[in-house]
Amino acid sequence: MTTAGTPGKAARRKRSDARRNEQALLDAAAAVFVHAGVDAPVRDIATEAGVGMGTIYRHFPTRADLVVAVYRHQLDALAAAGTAVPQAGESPYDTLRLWVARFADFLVTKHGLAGALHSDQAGFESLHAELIGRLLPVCEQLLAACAAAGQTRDDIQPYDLLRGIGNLCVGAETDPNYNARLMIDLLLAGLARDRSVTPATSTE
Amino acid sequence: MTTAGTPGKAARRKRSDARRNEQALLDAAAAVFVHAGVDAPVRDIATEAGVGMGTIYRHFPTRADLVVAVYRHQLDALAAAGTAVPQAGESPYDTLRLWVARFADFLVTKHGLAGALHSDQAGFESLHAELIGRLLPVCEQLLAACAAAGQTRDDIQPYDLLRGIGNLCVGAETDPNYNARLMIDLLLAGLARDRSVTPATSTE
Amino acid sequence: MTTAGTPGKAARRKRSDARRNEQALLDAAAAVFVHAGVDAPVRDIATEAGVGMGTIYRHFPTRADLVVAVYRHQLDALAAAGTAVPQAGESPYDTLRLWVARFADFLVTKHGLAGALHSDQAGFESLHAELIGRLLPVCEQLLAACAAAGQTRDDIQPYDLLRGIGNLCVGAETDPNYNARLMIDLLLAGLARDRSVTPATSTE
Amino acid sequence: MTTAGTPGKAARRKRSDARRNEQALLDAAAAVFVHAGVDAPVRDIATEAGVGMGTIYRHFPTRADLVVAVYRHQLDALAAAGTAVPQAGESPYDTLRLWVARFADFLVTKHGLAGALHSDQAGFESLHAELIGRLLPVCEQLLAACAAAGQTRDDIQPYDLLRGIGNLCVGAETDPNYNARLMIDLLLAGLARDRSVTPATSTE
DNA sequence: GATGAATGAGAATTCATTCAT
DNA sequence: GATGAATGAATTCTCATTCAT
Repeated sequence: MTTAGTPGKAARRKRSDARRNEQALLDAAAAVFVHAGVDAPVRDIATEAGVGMGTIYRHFPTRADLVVAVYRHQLDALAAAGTAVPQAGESPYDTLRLWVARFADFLVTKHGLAGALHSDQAGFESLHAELIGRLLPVCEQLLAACAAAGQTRDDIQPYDLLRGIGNLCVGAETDPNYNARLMIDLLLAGLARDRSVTPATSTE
Repeated sequence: MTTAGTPGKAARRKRSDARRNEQALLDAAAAVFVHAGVDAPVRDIATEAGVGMGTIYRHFPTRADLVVAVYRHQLDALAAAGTAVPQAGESPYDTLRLWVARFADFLVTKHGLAGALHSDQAGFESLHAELIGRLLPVCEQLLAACAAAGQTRDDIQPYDLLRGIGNLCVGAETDPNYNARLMIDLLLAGLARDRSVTPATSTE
Repeated sequence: MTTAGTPGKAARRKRSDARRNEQALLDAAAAVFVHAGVDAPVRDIATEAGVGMGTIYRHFPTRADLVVAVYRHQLDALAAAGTAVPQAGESPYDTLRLWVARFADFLVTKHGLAGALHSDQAGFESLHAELIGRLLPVCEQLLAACAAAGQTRDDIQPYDLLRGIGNLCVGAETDPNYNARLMIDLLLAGLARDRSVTPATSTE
Repeated sequence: MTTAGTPGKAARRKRSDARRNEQALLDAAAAVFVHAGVDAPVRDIATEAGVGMGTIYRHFPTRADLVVAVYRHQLDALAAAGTAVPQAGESPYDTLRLWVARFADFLVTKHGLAGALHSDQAGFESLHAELIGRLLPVCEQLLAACAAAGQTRDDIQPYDLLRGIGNLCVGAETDPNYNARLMIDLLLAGLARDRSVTPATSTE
């Protein structure tokens, strides 16, 4: 299947081919992750993408690389959302709440991501690191603003908050009896200095 | 450990041997669970206990049986603690807080238990069920008392609370940067109707 | 449970105890063989008999010993039946047919016996040998009488016949679509020198 | 066996490699089946073929798939032989006899096939089904022709005959004292309506 | 003698990862 | 670069058999 006769054209096309392939891979992986979780068999992903397994390994040497890549776009969007200029009349606490809700949405809709993130299975550290690296600064900034405005306690580490929220999302999609968002509301309410700032919580 | 000096009791020895072995198994399993999580290879547990693999299967036909057995004592104690008569001058909310702290201690000291509990891996349902079956009534009662005393919101499901607390414990032992107990404090604070009831939180 | 105080009585009783035990074992094994075939787990037989597994091994060092023992009585009866004085007016061929029918009954009613007999699984040789040792002389005699009377071919080895009949019984109990006795009829009809001797065959 | 001299065909090589491997697997399986029966350990077959165990599972997801594959060619040939136009001057009974002889050859040369076929071990149903599915129609047709020509009894089920013949082959290869073909002759002779049609039987 | 707990070899099966083509 | 066949370690589970009590 190697078109050995036209090396010039083939060489130039390779670049875009590879890129297209990579995107197909990401899409396929995302799709499989939904059904089978982030630790789905590599072969399944390859099959879904219609490529060989070797191709996956070429593009993503470790599974974590793939997972990270799959979610990088959304991670970027999430980070951007946290640093955007808040709506007029939005308090820092409101902003924090809104961002946390987005964060929770992100985790909950990725079947098994929250779990994988917090498992100590080898290969997920870099995923964890990536996620923290991207989101911690955002969380920190939002939290600092709240504290500066006197709306929240000022003795909470952003990392704790991020991880706590993340943890609360574990099983949110799987267990129909568990209302993760309500628990997040509780956590955020507990974070507030003044009870009056917390709105009526969603009871789903 | 062989009590070679008392041959007279030989007749009753076999039974006790088996029992001792079972205990050794439980201890070994607990130990291995710390290193490798509750889904450690059966063989590792057998090796740690110094017995053959068949012995494990004899005592605990399924892995869940083993895990449940490992933690049943502590589960019993936990359930009992929640129904004990509170100290004089202890408010319902105080009682809830104390019990939750014990619950958290239980989960946190059992490496991987919290994670396994919330994974959807086959074979852990019964563990999950056992834990819920034992603790949910307790949690429900404590929560009802708090709500009746007007100290907490009355629209929170005991299951959500139990699961939320459980989730917050995930990774508490592994990740030195994560202060699960502080997050639990936040959650409980958010649960309180009146900020004044919440004591100064432990900062670990 | 050892009645250490009365050694004299115990010693005398042992003999009959052991014998009774052996019979219980045989009965239990026979019962289990019906459900689970002759290669049922040893433990199942022990449980059925209400004894420990060690007891089985004491009485029957190999599984074949047990199987042989289980069927020895019936084997004896079968051998005896073949050498009994025939009914008045019964031709040698009739006698052969009747005996073969008994033989088939024996095999067919012992779930899996026919199969085990002809498998080359280690441990069944002695069973095979026992069966052949007991039945071959009988078969030989019956066959010789037939041949002498000119009712059957005289070039057939008793062993072939015995084994052929045995083989035809494989699966007779399991497979409802297979009519082993009809095939045996065919085989015996083929053995006859004169078609007129063969009666109308049973179509079950 | 590496055709190192023809690099030009390298592009098409992979496919053929796999095919060659599959053939090696079939050969190896056939060889192992001879020694150890069709339920030989998977690993043994892999070792014999000089491949990893995974390779077997790739090609043949279940053991039955492998067994069926091993014998499909011969099964096909057998089925074809039964439906071929008979030689001139060959009576229907002759044709049946010839085909049965081929069938017996097939079973006898595949050590353990006959046994496995008639065992009720799980996983052999599909093998049994395959064989019956292929051969029953052929047998039925041959038998009907014989009956129509008045050469054989017309009250025999093809399935009984097929199974009976198959059973008679059990152990034919293993037991040097057992002359399965002679017993088959007897069975077929018994099937015949008229003794005169049966030729002098082979005494091996 | 009896017991049944313990043993551990053996078999099946799954997948991450490599590498010849 | 892509492919997917091959690999084989890892894991689970089952019993026949032994042996301390």
